[in-house]
Amino acid sequence: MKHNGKLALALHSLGHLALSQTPMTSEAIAAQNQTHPVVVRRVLGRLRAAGLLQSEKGHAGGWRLARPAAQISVADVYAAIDEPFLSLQLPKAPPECGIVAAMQTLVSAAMTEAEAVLHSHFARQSIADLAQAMQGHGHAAPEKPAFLPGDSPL
Amino acid sequence: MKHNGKLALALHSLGHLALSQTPMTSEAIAAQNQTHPVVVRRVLGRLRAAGLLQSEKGHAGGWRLARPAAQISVADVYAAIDEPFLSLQLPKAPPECGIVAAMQTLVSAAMTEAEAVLHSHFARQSIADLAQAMQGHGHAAPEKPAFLPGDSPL
DNA sequence: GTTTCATGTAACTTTTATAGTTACATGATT
DNA sequence: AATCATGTAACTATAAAAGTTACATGAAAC
Repeated sequence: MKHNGKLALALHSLGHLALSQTPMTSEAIAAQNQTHPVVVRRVLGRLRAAGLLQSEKGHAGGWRLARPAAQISVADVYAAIDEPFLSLQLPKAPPECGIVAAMQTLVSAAMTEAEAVLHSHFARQSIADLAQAMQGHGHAAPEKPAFLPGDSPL
Repeated sequence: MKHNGKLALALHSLGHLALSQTPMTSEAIAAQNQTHPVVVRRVLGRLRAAGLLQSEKGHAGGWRLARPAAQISVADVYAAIDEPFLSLQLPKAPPECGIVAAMQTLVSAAMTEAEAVLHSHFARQSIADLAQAMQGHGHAAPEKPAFLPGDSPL
């Protein structure tokens, strides 16, 4: 599967922007993410379109949060990226076949619910939470409790 | 995102195999799925390795279920395919950064739980359930099937 | 035993999605 | 005006999935 790094890039950038007093340039952000400034502009451009970020040209320009980090949830970012991250393909065989139709129903329902689970996880964490993980001690902060831990069979 | 059609191919094939009295060839299955016989062998080969299917060479050879369709769950098939269907990429940025570490924790937990939801959906449906969807209404009753003249009563 | 049928698999090609890059326009600050 | 930074289109590169070719293996039919 061809992986998709847009969410990771977006969250990492937002986390650093939350900690920065001044705007950050695409070039600085690209360096932190080991990628290219144009890629940064493409991804952050979606967040700007969603009202999460603002950008300025010229001297002292760059990117900054459009509202406080505590008021930007990871789910907001996930929605702003607006890409399907689940790669289960629905069949190309003719849906007149009852098997195909039944499969479509099943897979669609499962994917919808899986997306809902992702969303509910992401809705509980804000960019401020991610940024705090860096200021705290420089390492991973546990996720906010949302579900009972340890009951995932996968 | 690069879509992945292996699960759809596998489920559709198994559904028809559940209804067939005789083995089906890769060529016949490929025609039903509008794909190539070698692709069918690649995908069904994984199901054989997982003990869900058996294959025979030569005349009257082909594929058949290794056990009754009611005893093969969609989750069994999903597990046999054994591919990651969630394309959220964990960051390539150095994990010494606390933001990256926190993000990894969050995304991993969310993906794990999303996978669990898929699994629980798929565990509730068997291949027999899918096949029933065809016999119930759906499509042409067990008349002469499309793939071979004469002796293949599906 | 040879022909035919079908799977098994490696190797290659094609397709497509993501990421990376180049080039240039636009606007803001100095 | 010069510089800095974003905005975007167009192109290239990489990687994953599917499609295809080629050939080996084994089983049944003749």
